[in-house]
Amino acid sequence: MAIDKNSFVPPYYQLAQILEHQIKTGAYRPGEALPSEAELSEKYGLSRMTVRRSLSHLIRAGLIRAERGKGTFVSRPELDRAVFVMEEFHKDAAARGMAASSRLLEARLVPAPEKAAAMLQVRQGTKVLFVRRTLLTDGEPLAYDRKYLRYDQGRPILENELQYQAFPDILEKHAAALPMSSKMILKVTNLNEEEARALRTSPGSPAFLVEQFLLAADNRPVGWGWCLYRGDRYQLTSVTATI
Amino acid sequence: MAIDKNSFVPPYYQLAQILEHQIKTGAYRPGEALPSEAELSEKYGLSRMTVRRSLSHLIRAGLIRAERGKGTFVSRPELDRAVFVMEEFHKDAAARGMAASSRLLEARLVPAPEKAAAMLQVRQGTKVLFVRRTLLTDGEPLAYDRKYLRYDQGRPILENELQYQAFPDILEKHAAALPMSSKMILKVTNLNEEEARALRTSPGSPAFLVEQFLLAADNRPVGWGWCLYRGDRYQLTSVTATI
DNA sequence: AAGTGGTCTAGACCACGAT
DNA sequence: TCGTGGTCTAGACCACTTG
Repeated sequence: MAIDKNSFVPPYYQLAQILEHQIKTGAYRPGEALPSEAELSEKYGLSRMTVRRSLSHLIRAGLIRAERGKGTFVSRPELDRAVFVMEEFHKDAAARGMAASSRLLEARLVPAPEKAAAMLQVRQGTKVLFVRRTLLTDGEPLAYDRKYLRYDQGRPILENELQYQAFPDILEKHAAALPMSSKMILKVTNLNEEEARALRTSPGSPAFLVEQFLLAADNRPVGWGWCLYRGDRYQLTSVTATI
Repeated sequence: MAIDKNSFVPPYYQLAQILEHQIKTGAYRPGEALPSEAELSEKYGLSRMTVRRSLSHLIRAGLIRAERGKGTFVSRPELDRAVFVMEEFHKDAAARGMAASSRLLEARLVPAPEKAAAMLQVRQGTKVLFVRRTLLTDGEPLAYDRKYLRYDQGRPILENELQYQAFPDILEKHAAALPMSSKMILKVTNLNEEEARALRTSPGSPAFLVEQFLLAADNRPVGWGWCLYRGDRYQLTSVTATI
């Protein structure tokens, strides 16, 4: 196996593929050392920097690990480790070839209830924006989303916006501070009466519960909410690291 | 802000931090272009390769994106996207400061039932290894795991091994083909009577269901199983991309 | 044609581990 | 001391976008 310098595939990527193949077919077994960077450089006629680039890819993919002063070793596959990616709703639906839409159920200023006030770090009773909506794929409810947002007074929200615009765009215009990052917690729950009605399914049926914390650039809380995904219509698939 | 070449923090990382800070504080806003690589190289007294290394980090973290011939631009934060990592059971428990243990309920050769035979691509009735066990943290059941594995005849399994050894080690010794990768599907369900008994909780209570497919190097199926995590004792937290 | 990012090189110095 | 990976440089050529 050699590097084809006339290929459209860059040499660093060719070498990464060669090594990946050799590892996957057992030419190098878990725990074993790969040839040193200098040896690979010599063998494949590439500069050490290019060899290192190939190795970086395999390291990021979790196939190998480098130890300074010792060498580069094949990792043991972590079979019981998995990475799940929850994509943004519209993007996810599009990827599955479904028509995504959302329905606004409620959007109004309310005095912050105790829990929301604590989460948003505002005094209880402070006016905050409360939004309820359902997310639908192919016209059928998939998720039921509820959020509290710190609200910038003086810029009224038009219902139209909430109905038709992407959520981030609305935040950009109306939130007190721009959310820059989001933290989520994934739990599981059984739907109560109200939630089941919103999702047009039966009470007690299992659902994913995604609690979301929206943070501003200074890490102060901007929004807090929770979104329920119907268990019979939603699942996550583990992603495989790619070289 | 400048690079301190005497610092223990390497220059490429210092520059990545500088740029990250500027982006997060709004010096460069979403959609805007960063200075070109040549300009950054000039401004910070670093070679272009080193500047590129800093930028690669920010690209991987999703903060910026590069467009050939055009420039490097600040990305819009993807607030509704999340990445959840399910760690290997023992590692996860250790990270949470809990004592992990597992209890073998059953491990025997059985004629493959229809579903398992299809999943393992063997003829129905072929002898396969069936394993049932519970995973416990601090002595309390957290998960209930059931697996079918293609079995290599002639190497008897000692119950001791299943009880006390890490699962991958057992596979390594006794499976027909070594699993090299794993694919998982994360669902949600309500526990039936048997499952609730195994998890010492009540039937109907919500749980995560993780279906697992173990694959050999040639991508042929080696194992298939499903693991239930008690909803009241397990949740996943989104991870943040780091530079 | 000029500017941008994408790739590659041949060398250098460093920190660390084994001997 | 020697071999290992970790970092950095100053240049080069390329493909692509824009004017």
